[in-house]
Amino acid sequence: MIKSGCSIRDLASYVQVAPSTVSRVLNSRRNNVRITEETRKRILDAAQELNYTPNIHAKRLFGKKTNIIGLLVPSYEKMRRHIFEDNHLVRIISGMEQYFQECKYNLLLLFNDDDFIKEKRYLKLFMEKQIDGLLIWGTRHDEAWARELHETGFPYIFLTNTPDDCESLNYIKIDYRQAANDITRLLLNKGHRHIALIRGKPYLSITRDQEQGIREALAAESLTLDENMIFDSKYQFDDGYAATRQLLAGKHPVSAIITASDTMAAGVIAALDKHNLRVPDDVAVASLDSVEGLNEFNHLSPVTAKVPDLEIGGAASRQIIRLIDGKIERVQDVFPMKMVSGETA
Amino acid sequence: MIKSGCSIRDLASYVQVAPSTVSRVLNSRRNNVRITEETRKRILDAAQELNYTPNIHAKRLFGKKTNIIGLLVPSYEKMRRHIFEDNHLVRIISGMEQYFQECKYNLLLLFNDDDFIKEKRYLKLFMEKQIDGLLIWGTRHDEAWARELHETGFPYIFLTNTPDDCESLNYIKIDYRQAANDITRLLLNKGHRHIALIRGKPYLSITRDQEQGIREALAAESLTLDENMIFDSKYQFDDGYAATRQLLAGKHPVSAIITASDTMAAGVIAALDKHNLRVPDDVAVASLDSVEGLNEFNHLSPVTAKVPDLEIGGAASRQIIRLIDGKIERVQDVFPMKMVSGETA
DNA sequence: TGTTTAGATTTTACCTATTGACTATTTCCG
DNA sequence: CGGAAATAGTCAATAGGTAAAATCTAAACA
Repeated sequence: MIKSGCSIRDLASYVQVAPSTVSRVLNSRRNNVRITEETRKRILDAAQELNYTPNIHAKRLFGKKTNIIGLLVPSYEKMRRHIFEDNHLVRIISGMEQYFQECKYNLLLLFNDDDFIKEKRYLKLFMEKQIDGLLIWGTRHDEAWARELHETGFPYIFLTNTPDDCESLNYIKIDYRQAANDITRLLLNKGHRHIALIRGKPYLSITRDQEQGIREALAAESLTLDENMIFDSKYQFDDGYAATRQLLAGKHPVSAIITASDTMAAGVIAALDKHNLRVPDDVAVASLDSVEGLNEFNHLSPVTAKVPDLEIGGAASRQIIRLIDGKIERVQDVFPMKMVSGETA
Repeated sequence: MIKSGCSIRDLASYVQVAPSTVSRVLNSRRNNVRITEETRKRILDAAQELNYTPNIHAKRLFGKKTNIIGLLVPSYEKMRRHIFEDNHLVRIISGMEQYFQECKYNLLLLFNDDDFIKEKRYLKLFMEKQIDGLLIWGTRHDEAWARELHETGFPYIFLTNTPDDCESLNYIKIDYRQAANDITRLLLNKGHRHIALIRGKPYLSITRDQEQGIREALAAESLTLDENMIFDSKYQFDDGYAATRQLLAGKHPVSAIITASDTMAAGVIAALDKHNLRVPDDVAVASLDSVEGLNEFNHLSPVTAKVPDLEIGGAASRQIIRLIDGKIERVQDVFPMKMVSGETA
């Protein structure tokens, strides 16, 4: 059993100085405060020797920062319905890791079940000064809550998806409209004219953005999206599978299928396979929302737009700390997606 | 800007009692301490009214628990090489979520870069009383470190993979040997006699356990594993792809391929596809380490052993808290994997 | 030599909640 | 009616740090 360090007073009496002197040696930057080089050295040496570790709670009690950032993610119940997002989450966290390590910040995972918002637990975390800032990812948030959070003055950033009206809020998001547009143009350039869409949940702004991007690209070629070839989904394999079988059973010709997730793209491919159709020769498959670094589907689908998760995580870590330090007061970043034309296999 | 609560003194003077009385009302269990029902009510009401939130750091300064559990995971550099594990991580965390929520515990993510162990930062966390316990997942740990951690007396549990010699350590692990054995027996029952193995990193105990399970199953039928049909890998798509092409180019007949990860199974399937071989009719494909809940591969591969991530997460959350509370002093759980015979499509 | 003054450190107050020891009041019982 | 016991609550010490103000020392100056 390792003994649990000593207090600043123990250290001080060991070196025969006042506790405050120790505190100043250990905390003030070099030239801010005047201390003889000799005293400084004696204290630092003794700190080493006695294995002194300042009690972090005492520090925080004095109103210091906690150096902890909260990351609010959907609770399992919601997560389960968005399994395709899991890899995004780990990637985003990976993107944050480096900078947080450098700045000695830690990440506290918070699960956004309904109670979190109802009971205003985020406010509690804030008031208890448990975290210095809040990053919000993948949760569905009503505007009222966003507004309330905003008005607390507490540093926060919405990541990837935002409440609908987010003009004055802090966010880092992705240009889904542009990505969908790019993907569609790419398919059009390859000669595809019969394009089906298996979209995500229609109430999400992401879904609307994507659809808009597709329609704009089609409109540029004087084409429109055939309403019979639009399917709703819950991002799951089976949704892609079922929609594709329905498509193939119908009378409309299909040359390309755009899906809202990789998981669905796999379902589409499985269904095409059942019909002995080859990808991408017979039917092209595209995913609007791929996880970077996962390359299974590169070998199968021609076009994917990858979410720049690492960059988003990196930006999030840097920006939240700048918010906390008061160096900026608004974060509104938009990242482009990464296009991959997938013909690597 | 919401005002940041009031102190116990503010509340006390508002109700005209001593701060200690407030503390007693708010903390002591009912019959432990004697306070008139009337005073109690006045204090509780005022606490509501003034929105009193006790300063958590002051509490902790007094030696209370932090109600924070550290979860040590590989840092990105290592993670990138084990991308297939990402979904495991999220699932494990999901499994922890519910119980931690119930017990009001939070999860602090810690990244195990080399410095973490070298600088003994875990010890610092412990001594600074920042976390009450430590869960360790997916990191490569030498025995010396494990032993040192163990001797601090600090509550910890190794999850899924453990140091080689872990007799006296705390762990929750998976019976990979049995799972590999089951999978092999299943393939044998289906008549497969020419089984190839694309295994993981040979220095991991997991890999050895899996191989042992396979060999035992084969031995029961008086068969052996053909050394020419064993391949090493880094769990990636390309490893599965390359190994399969090599297999098919060789002279040995192959009727089933066992891989160490789903990602590789996908690579195997892609390679088989190139050779116009169908799964599972022409060649069966099995994965020794699947992510539960991801069902893309169910439609493609006949047999998978799924890691019971949710259960492991759940057990981890329950056991670490029991360790912390001193209700138990050793955790050595072994979970069976879940066999899925995959013929669902 | 007496007075400033800069430099180095200490003193003291404070941050907020907890808890063991203590006081004051009331009740009970012989 | 006096003393013991129960009741209701307060006081003061404590936890481990920080920082403003105070003090002490020695060099610098007139």
